Amino acid sequence: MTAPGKGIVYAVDDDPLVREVVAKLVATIDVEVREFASARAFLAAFEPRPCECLVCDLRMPDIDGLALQLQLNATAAPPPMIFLTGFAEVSIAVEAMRHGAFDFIEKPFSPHVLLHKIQSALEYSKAQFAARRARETAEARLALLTPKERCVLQHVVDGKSSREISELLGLSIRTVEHHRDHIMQKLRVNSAVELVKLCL
Amino acid sequence: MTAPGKGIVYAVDDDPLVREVVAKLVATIDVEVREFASARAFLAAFEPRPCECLVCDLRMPDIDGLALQLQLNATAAPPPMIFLTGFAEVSIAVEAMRHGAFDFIEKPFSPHVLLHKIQSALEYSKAQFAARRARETAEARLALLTPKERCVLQHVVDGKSSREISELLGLSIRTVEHHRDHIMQKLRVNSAVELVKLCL
DNA sequence: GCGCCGATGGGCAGAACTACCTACGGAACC
DNA sequence: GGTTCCGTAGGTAGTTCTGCCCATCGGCGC
Repeated sequence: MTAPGKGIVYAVDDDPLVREVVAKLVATIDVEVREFASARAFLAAFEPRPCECLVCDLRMPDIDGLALQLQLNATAAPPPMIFLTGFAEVSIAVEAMRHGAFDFIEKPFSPHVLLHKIQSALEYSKAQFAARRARETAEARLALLTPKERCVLQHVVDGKSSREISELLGLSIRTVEHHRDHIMQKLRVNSAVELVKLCL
Repeated sequence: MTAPGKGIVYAVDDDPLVREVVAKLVATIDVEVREFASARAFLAAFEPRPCECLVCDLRMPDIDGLALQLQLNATAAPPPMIFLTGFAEVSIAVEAMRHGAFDFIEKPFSPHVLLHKIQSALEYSKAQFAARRARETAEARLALLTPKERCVLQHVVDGKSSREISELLGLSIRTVEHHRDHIMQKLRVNSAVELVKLCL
């Protein structure tokens, strides 16, 4: 098992020399490193964690960096990716950036620069993880609501009063207030203000 | 004068041929185009509008595309920028993307692709303009608040009740309620919920 | 000094919200 | 047929918010 707060760097590259350089570099800080010779091998082993990042070659046989990025983006918790590239191709870089690449670094790279980018990426990963977990609990609560409750909630978040909502939906004020009660209980909040914050 | 809803494309390139190609392309849609032979000339003429974008060469004498981007980013309303580049340099592209470049297009480019990107950029510009104006009016209202009112507002947005705020600040409930009144009048809102939405 | 404004405090009335309780009809499920 | 859930609706009580009135005090500018 990995220590709770410890970060992990995944070094994905078909070139063992590059992996080794990355591994030795990461070993200088208190962060674990795991090497993978292919995107496929990495995907088989990958599971989301609070503090992790990829250092990944853009050009690889079979699944390349861009394809790996797309596959990871389709998962619930894509980790930040730092791409290594020896081939200066603007269109690929722009494409990867558009798909949320954390950073790019051209080979040959400065160890100091890469280390700095890794640390930023791990910080980012932690923040993302926390944000994602908050969003997930919020969505789990939201899923408990019935359609009618969701409808009332929408109007509440829009800033409408119970009276206005009752008129809009053709209900009695009492009914709207009941829905509000249930919403607040299910969402575990104590006021309309907290409701709004939960719903962004 | 320019018609209200009409977009403007600024073609900034030291090569007159490129400018002409862009101009002819843009002329096929209902969008005005203005040509500039240098970033300096463009900067002298530029003023923010609701629906505009730049098509700009990355490599130019004097002020290059990246420097122009930085100067525009320092203004209140930077327009979306589409960079033209004949030199495939990853680091520059990544840098420009990081600074919010709207898109990149490699020379030689397909007219159809550029036109599509221009239209996206103009849409984006419109949305940005609307968002910016909303933010500006919100900030103008917020500026009317006294320090104490801002403090109370912060707690209200945090979801605290008047009673809780009065205890936290060592004030009477009445005073807190007065502050709330003034805040809502100055911000022209009718409920705490709208207050929260105004403050993000 | 005088006037204005911000911060503080209070009163009061009405609206709105929150938190409990009850109830009934319909649909879905076992 | 009984149970459970949802939507509907009402009651009551207490709290909170909103709006409009008032006053005092201290600072700042004219």
